[in-house]
Amino acid sequence: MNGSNGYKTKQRDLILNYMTAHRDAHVTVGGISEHLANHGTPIGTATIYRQLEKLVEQGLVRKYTVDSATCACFQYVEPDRKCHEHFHLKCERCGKLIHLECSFVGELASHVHKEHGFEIDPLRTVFYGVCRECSELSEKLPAGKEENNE
Amino acid sequence: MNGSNGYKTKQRDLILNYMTAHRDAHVTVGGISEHLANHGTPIGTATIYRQLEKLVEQGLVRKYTVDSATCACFQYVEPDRKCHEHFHLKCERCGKLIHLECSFVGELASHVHKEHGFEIDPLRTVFYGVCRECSELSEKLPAGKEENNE
DNA sequence: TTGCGTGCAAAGGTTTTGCATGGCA
DNA sequence: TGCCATGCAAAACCTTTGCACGCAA
Repeated sequence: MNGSNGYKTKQRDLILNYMTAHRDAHVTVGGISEHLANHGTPIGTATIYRQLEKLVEQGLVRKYTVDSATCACFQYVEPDRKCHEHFHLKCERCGKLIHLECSFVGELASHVHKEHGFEIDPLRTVFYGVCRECSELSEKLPAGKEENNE
Repeated sequence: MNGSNGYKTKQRDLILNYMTAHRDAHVTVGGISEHLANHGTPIGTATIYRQLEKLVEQGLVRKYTVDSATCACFQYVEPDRKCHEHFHLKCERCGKLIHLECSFVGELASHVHKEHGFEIDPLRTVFYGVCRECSELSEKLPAGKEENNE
C-alpha cells in the first residue's frame, strides 16, 4: 500500500534474485537459506521471512498456503509473463511446476464465474496430478513407489 | 495394504466422527484437538496425528499439503459421493469449501490429459478464489480489507 | 494374554518476535 | 543523522518419536 516499499538492501536483492532464478518452482525459506549459505552469502532466517513478507505485500512474490496453516511455499510473480492468465500444474511425483498456457482454462474460469458465481484466482490455484514423464515412467515400472525430492 | 487396519477405539471414532461432521471443510489437527477438548473428550495430539495417518492409509481421509512442506490439512473422503468426479472450490475470504459438480471441469481434465499429457488429480486439486457471497460483499464495501478467520 | 493404541514428555523443525547493531537514504 | 533492515537468540508453534501403560480382540 506504500509507494516506496522499504530500502534496497543486499539481502533483498539476493532473495529476489533467487526467486527470479527459480521462477518455475515453488521455493521454501529453508531452500533459500540453504542455497545462499552454500554460495557464501548466508542470510539470517528471520530476514528471509521478513523480506518475503514484504515482497508478498509488494506483489512481487506469491505465498502458497493450505488454508491458514503455518507453512509456506513462495513463488516469484512475473510482471511480464501474464501468470494470471494461465494456470500451474504441479507434478506430485517429480515436483515439477508446469505453466499451462491453454485457452481451455480461461473458458473454464469464465464458465465457473458466470454459472457458479465463483471467481477463480489463477495465481493461487495449482492443479495437482502426474506429468507425462512420470506417468510414462510408472507404466514401465512394476508397482513400486517412486520417491523424488528436488 | 492391509485388510483389517487396526483396532476400533474410542479415539478413532471421535476423530472419524469429527471428520464426517466436517466433510465440507479442510480440518487441521489443531482444530480437531480443540474441538474434542471443548466437548469433554480431549485426545492427545500424537494420537490424532497417528490416527489421521492411518485413516489416510485406509483411504478414508485425504491429506493436503503444500509440496513436501510439513503442515497438514485433512478432509474426509466420502465413499458414496464421488469426490473424485468433481473439484473443490475454496473461498479465500470466508474459507468455505464448495463441491463443484460440473461437466465442464471433467472436460478440462480430459483435455489437459490428452493435449498436455498431464493427469489432474481432482481429489488433490483445489481451486482458490472468491465465492459469490464474498464478492458481492466486497462490491458493497468501500475498499477495506476483510479479515475473516473461521 | 497379546499386541496395538494411547498419553505424556521430550525431541526436532519451522516460523515469529525482541533487541542491539549495521546500513541505506 | 534518522530509520529501516539485519542478525542473533529466544520464544512460540507444529509435528514426530520413545516409552510405559491401557484396552481391544
